Amino acid sequence: MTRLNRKFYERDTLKVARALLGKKLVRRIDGRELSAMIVETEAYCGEADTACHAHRGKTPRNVIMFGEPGHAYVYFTYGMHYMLNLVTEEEGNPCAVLIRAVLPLTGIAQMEARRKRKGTDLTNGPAKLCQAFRIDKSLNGWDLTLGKELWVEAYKKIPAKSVITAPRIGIFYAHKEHRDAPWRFLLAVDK
DNA sequence: CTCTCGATGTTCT
DNA sequence: GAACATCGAGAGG
Repeated sequence: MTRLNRKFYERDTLKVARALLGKKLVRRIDGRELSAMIVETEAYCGEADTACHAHRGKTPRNVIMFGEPGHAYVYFTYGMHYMLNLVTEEEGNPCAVLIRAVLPLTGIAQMEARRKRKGTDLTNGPAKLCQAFRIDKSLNGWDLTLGKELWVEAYKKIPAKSVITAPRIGIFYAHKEHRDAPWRFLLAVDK
């Protein structure tokens, strides 16, 4: 297992979002391991990006994004959902990559139990995967380079032609230039 | 299959 | 008060 180190995250956010496709997200709960391959991400690029939580400056909620890269930024929205982001770029530059969808690899029975669902609806959305992996506010700020509780490691190498780009989802409030920016990355899996 | 709508709590105006 | 990087149930075609 080659866990991703701090240098992997301390790069251009779009590059990190692209590079995360095909990587393995791993969660350890009470000694048991859940894992899944990352198949969809979105880049949120700092204070100049009107879709990014940090674009209006530092607040108690988004302070993690201003910190060291390689940490998890977990936040709560819509009154019932958590979202998982990975902080990128150098400290002080508030950028992150949202994990939108993953493909379950191991620990599927536990995910089904937690989601109370089976099949494709398990982890194909940002709030769904957080529920399946039991990711909540307690993991906000977690250091992903420790290799405990939650981390990301190398898994599959993805050829450039398997990567699809598209505009980001659910950010109608952002300026047009940011709304339309192709900063969403998907893996063409479709067997 | 598509579309609409309610849930629910934290943050920001 | 309003908005929110969403989800799932239910209605209709």
